[in-house]
Amino acid sequence: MESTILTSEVFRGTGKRERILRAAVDVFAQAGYFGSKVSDVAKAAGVADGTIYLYFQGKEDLLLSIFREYMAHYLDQLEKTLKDVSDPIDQLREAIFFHLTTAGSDRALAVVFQVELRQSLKFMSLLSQEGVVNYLGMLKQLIERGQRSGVFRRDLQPQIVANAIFGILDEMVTKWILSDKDTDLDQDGSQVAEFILRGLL
Amino acid sequence: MESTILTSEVFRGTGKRERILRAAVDVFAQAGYFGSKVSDVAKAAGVADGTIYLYFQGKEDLLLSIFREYMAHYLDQLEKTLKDVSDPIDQLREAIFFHLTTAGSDRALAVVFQVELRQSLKFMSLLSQEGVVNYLGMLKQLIERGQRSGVFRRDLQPQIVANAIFGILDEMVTKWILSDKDTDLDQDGSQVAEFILRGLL
Amino acid sequence: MESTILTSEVFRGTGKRERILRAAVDVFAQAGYFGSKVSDVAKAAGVADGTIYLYFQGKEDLLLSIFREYMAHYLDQLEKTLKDVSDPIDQLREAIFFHLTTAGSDRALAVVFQVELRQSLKFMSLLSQEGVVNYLGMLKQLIERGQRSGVFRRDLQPQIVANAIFGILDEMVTKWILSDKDTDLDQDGSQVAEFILRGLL
Amino acid sequence: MESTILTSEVFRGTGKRERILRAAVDVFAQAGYFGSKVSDVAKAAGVADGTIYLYFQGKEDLLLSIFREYMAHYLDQLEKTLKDVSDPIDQLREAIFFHLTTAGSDRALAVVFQVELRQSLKFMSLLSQEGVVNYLGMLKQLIERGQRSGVFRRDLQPQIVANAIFGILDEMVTKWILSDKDTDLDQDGSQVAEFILRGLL
DNA sequence: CATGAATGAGTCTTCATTCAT
DNA sequence: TATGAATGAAGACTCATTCAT
Repeated sequence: MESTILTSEVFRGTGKRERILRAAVDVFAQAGYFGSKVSDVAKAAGVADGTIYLYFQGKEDLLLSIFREYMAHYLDQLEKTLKDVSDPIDQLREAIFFHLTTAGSDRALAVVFQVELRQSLKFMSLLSQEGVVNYLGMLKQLIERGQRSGVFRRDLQPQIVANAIFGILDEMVTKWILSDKDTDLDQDGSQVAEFILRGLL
Repeated sequence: MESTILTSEVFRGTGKRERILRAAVDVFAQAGYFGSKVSDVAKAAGVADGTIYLYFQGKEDLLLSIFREYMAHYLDQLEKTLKDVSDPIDQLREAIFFHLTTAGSDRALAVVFQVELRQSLKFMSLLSQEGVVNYLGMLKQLIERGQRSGVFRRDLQPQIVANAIFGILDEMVTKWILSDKDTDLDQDGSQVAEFILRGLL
Repeated sequence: MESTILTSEVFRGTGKRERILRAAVDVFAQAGYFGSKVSDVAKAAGVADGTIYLYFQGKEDLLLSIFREYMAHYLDQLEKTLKDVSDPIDQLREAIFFHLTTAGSDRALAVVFQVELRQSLKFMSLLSQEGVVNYLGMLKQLIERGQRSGVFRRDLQPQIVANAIFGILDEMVTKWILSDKDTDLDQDGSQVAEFILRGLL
Repeated sequence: MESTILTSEVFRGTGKRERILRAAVDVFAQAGYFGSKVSDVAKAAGVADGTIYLYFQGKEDLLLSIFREYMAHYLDQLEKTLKDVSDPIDQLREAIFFHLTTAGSDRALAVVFQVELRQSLKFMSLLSQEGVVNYLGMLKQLIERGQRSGVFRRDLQPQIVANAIFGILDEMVTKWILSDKDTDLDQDGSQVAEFILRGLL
């Protein structure tokens, strides 16, 4: 999810909005949401402080927008990726790798998603309702399809399994972020995929 | 992990320290760490603002102390619980239920652990190093023992599996916190335990 | 002093200047000078923000211009009105009613004159020197004429009486503005005229 | 209304509240309400910025408090003054002189009352309801008493006359404030008293 | 040990004004 | 003339922390 991936696709307009949003990702990842000043974001984006308020409601909206827009893009890409795969097992593998690869390709963005976006109950429930729910929904459907086709065992609730998978991946990304090492997120991926599939088969 | 569990065991001194810490848990859970004022905690604890600084370094130390002291107590209890069990499978089941039950028995504390303690990179890595590492270590050892005794499959790295389990449980608790419903955290627990064990056996 | 009264008479040019000025009256009356944004005035006038600066120096000039131009127009009209009357007593009555009627016919403008134009010492002295002085001068002359002709008592300084009359009328208008009721400003007028004339006869 | 008049009488507590309020009078009179920074008031009062918020809700409350507390004190003093006088004519004279003398003895305070307190409709109506109404009420009663006792003519509504008198005095004070000269407010007073009484007798 | 009045650094946001088009 | 996107200075207010009592 390099910043270059989202250009005219995700953002329209001057490109200034895009620049601000990307700057916010970098600044928030670096100093934390509460540790960042709006003027820091402005400086990083190369615009005046006031300009930010032409594109966003305020500091909070900046964080929210990061989530909404990058999440929408992520789900979009994931959907496309899964379309080309038919076997539920392969699909699950793809989804797992897509999650880890995406996170692994943009550390700053991952930091914002893993850490900064989880500031408060109010905030988290908002996100939980808005975006993650779609992601979990996709995973759930994937599992249901696998169960219907008899590839996955049927005695587990798809929702719970989807949550579990998300929890595993989420934790992995968090771990990776917190480790200074350049651990390869993908490598552990195959192990985890194995572990998850074992539980489902 | 009722607040009554930790009385003289965990805290020494006047009992005032204890009262402050518990008040901090409630206040932080209610309004969020950044949304809470030190004076709010003081008021909830029934002490003067300044008194808090006699027991803690400052606001941040308050949050850190919550983590450290409740975490230590948790690990203590978990260790005792696992001592009476010998079968790795049963041990894992116990550990899973202990995690969920503990969280489920003190919502405010769970909120602080799941949400408020994850404010910033700096903060999280601190925690990651200080406490979770021990928890993950226990899980890892549990799995290693199971692998050595041949009960668990040996082609998965214990560390990764431990992380995965933690991720699943963590996600479950977060989900539970975000849901207003009085869902039973334990119920899903057995499904998840099943799922996890399938992956390991 | 309907807004229609001042059209091409008072303002020249596109008519855009006029529209802006009238919009400023309405907006300032509604939200107060400091509570209004230049962009609000622009929106109300149906022009772009920048356009305002083609006709006025800035926000303050807008307020000042309202005063200057409406005041000039007011004095003009008053003069014409008094020309047709010869008896000082009738003249004073006319002046009183003209003051009250004018204010009563354009509430927004009255608000601006009674409230918004009295923002600061600097501002008020400016006005005091520029326009009110003329108004007071007219009243003073009116009184002097009355004294000279023996209709009014001569032991009162015309200037002070003029000020007093202005004070009474000003206070009445302010009261009227502050009352939500649709009190008739004119009705009290005759009582006040009576009171004033008694003081002078 | 020297600042020394109101010490322990009007303000209780540390005296810090009093200092802040007096500083606010001076600062607002000097630079205008909108032209003054809260920190200016703090500096003038010799306290930290934050201290102001221990005694007042905010900047606006500062202005409101000036009005409320000085007004209450004024009415108090006026009442005492009038108690010793029985003749309505003398009472009115006393009231007039009290008004002018009080204003004349504290220019800064007068500026705040005449200029700064009349910032907006919202503000003025608040004042109108809260304090001036009492003042006008006192004047009205004074006039009613005079009418009942047959000293004042009865064909004028006391309320309107009270307003008129207030208007005259208010205008005089404003004029005085706007003139840099050291005009004697009292001197014009006798003329005005004469004018007013003529209207009433 | 305890208090709580006092401090003052820190920041989001607004909005009058400009100027390239 | 007209536009409106962009600017950036300015300030009220909060709140963690201190310290005299």
